[in-house]
Amino acid sequence: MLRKKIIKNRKKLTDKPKITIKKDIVAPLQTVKGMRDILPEDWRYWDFILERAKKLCQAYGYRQIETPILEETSLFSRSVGEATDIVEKEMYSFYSKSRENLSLRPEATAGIARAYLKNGMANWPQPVKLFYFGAMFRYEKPQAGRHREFWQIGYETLNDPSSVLDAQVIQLAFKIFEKIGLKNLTIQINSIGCPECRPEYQKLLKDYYRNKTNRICLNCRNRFAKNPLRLLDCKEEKCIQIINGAPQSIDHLCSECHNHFKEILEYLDELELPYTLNPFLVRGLDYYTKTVFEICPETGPFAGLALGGGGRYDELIKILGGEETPSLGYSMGVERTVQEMKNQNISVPPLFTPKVFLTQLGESARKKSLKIFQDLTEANIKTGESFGRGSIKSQLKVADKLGVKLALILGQKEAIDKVIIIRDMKTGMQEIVRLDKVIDEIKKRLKNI
RNA sequence: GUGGGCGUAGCUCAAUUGGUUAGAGUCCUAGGUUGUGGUCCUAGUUGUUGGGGGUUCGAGUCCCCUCGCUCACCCCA
Repeated sequence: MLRKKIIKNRKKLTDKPKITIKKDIVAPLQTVKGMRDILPEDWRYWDFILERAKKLCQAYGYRQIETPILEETSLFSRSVGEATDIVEKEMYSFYSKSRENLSLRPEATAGIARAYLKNGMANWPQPVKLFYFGAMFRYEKPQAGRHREFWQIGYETLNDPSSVLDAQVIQLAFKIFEKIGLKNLTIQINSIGCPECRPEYQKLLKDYYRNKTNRICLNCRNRFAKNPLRLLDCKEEKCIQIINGAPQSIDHLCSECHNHFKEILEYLDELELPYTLNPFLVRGLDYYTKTVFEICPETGPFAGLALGGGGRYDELIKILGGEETPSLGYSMGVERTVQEMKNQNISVPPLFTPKVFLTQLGESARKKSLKIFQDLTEANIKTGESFGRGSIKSQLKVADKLGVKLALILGQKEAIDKVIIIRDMKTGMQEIVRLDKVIDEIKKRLKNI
């Protein structure tokens, strides 16, 4: 039955070389909601960003790591926090065939913290500095700058409590955007304290809200009970008024957190980085302590939307069962950064721009052209081709579209005589050269153009 | 999860407001005498009008459901 089908399909293919999609044969052509193809045109941007980010990360001492996309669900619920939106409603969780409770990673830090413990990185020279690039998954409603599969570039500095590293992490984050060419960015920063001082502050906050619960939104009433820090994040008119009068975490830090934060700001001043103190920045991941920060455009369609964010998580590795390992990290959204580049009209070069195009006519010429193409490529000459085409006309058309400087023409006659025609695409001048001299000749000409 | 806008060819859009066989530009492919690109000319391919149901003699057009896209909220990168 199946075989018959295959033969039938094959027959169809030979009858009709044109590619058409029969909707009744090929089932789903749509991507899953919130997922999308990243096409070559966009990859120009991705490559541009990746290349620069990677170089900078390496220059700042970070080494690349890739952790699994799938982890045990409990890793995320324990580290990101049971009561966070991410864990509560945004994870792609399911049971495997052997009844393991697994989740697609909604963020990268938890996996890296796990990797730190699993691979005994505590025995490496400290701090351990790692960077990554990969897809994250969150089951959210897609909108501008937000997809269910989204890519992040990020880095983590594990096991160092010094404030100078907080500043360096921010410095690098800003530097990456700068190197990509983005302008008008600002850093929002806050400190949300540590287990020493935060409970006290939370108590103050709750005391402040206690007689106001009837004046806040439904969401906030929930937050009041479950996650009081997030009260500060609300954007509802009536809640904002209350937030403005609320006690602020930076006024109630313990002396250690206070000094830590003060030092960071001094470093940032020294670096002349544009930051704004935002006492209402709390971020939705429970593992953060002390420093939290975000980087956003000041103007344009993404004004106020974080292109990247991070902070310190001194307790995380302890929560996962390790020793006290004060750490911090940052991650940036690739899609958002690409979009912001477009918003700011930053153009990027095409990934591949051949300088030379090899055309061939006739069977024996075509046979030789594969080898010639290989020789050209090995000599680092960027070469285009369209071997599937027969006529010289259509091949030169392609050459023209690619914008090459020179076209090489190898016909039957040339193949026999062991020569090739070099055509200057601008002037139309042609010259016949010996095949064994062609590489030198091309190099010479490309230099002169 | 809640609310708004939108789904017609790969892309950008038409279709006299319910009336024959759904068109145009662009893109792509091939040709314009047998071996030479850009401009120009000619020809060709492409659609279950997102899907399903209903009203009607008749639906791309009206109604219902559904899916998707998109924007905002929530939250985050």
